[in-house]
Amino acid sequence: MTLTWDINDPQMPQEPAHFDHFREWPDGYVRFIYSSQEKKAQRHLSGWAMRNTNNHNGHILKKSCLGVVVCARACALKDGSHLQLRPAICDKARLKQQKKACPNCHAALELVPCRGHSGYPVTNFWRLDGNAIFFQAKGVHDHPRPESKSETEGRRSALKRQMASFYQPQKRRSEEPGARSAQDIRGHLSSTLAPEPTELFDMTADTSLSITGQSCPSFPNSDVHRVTCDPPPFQGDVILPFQKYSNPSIYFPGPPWGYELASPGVTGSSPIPPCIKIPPFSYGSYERSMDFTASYHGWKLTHGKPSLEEKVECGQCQAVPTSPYYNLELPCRYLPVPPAGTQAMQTVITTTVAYQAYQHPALKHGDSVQEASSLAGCTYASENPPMPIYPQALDPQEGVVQAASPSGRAPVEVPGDSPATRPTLAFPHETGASRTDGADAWDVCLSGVGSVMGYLDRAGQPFGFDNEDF
DNA sequence: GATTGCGGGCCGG
DNA sequence: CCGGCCCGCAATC
Repeated sequence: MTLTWDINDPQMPQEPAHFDHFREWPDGYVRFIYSSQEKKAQRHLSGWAMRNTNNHNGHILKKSCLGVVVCARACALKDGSHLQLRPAICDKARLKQQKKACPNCHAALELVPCRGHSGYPVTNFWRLDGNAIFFQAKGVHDHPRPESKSETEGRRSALKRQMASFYQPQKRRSEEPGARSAQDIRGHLSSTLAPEPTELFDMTADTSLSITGQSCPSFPNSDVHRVTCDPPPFQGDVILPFQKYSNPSIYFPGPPWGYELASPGVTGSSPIPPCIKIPPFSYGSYERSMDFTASYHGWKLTHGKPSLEEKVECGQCQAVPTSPYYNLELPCRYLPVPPAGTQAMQTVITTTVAYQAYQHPALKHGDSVQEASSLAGCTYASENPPMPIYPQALDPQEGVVQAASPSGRAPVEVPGDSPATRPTLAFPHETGASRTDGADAWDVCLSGVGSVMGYLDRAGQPFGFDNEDF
């Protein structure tokens, strides 16, 4: 079955035959239909930090992604993973959050904005219609997953308990004349004057890290062995941001790209070639500034290798990696010169960076990718603005690589903006690539990345798979 | 205090 | 007109 609706349609499908299981981490240009009884859907929840966005349409709730808060120094946590806090939804709370320091190394925190949808934040749309809640996502998150809401809340409550037990005895002691401890004073300051220095204390406590004597909190990607197992979409009209791979992988974020499922089973039917995901600007410029571009520095590519069991378990899952990405020991700053033999990657990176940096406003990708838009292989632009790679639908029968010019678009025009409307160049240089071909193509794409991956290997964090609730 | 949804309004393409 | 985004308000927890 294929999707025939778009969130903006005047009329939505009536009485859908089946409902999807709730997805906590929807990513890519996906659409789901939830039951109006589904609690999480009712609340429009998402693992991503989504904030309400006014779209001036009372029937459709629109939310845009806030990205993720990371340590500016990309310090490694005990388990080697990296801090990936959930941005506060409220603007005010978020500003306050950003003023705090990394609970792990006390460096500054950085808000990594989401630019997965044509350079803009990924957007999610919710629409209640009859007994169904229609969900549509546009864009591919180009940043790690933040803590899920439940994790953040759990941490917060744990902190409260902890603070309560911490202050109780302190208070009692402070009641004794001249018996105030340093912590007491700092605690007092932080709650009154709250000058810069006390922020550390504040923040440390806020995240209940080791300093507070509590075990490491459950950061989203710290539990490497969790498995992401989104049930397959019934509609089979999903473009995955990327798939699970048999090889360690890194992938390009930037512009949306991924695989479009011809059918639910496709997801786990074949190994998908490794993809590359790097943050925009990462290798484009080395100067570090304190403006927003700073948040693009300090990313690293991380990868891991899902276990066989995981792969099997995810055979029919959406397989959204937790944080296939990065974060790191400041790759751009520490990797001033790409290792030799990385030309292929450099090309990819360069184009992606250029694209991201340029943010050509006229460029849009495949929103509303319908069943008709089966695209195969990966493509990239050879001109400015560069074209992101789009390893998409890989139906051997229908797969057609996007042509190199607007005149050579995918055979079937896709409603709405589509990647096919952008000038692209077949890559590596073939058309009608089958899924296998696509993999080969990727091998080519990534050849020479070894040295980089070697670095990433050392600095990277394992490829994590989150459990999605079914 | 934080989250969430709503809606007015502004701005740029 | 559309999409992004800012803001304030209100309800809720």
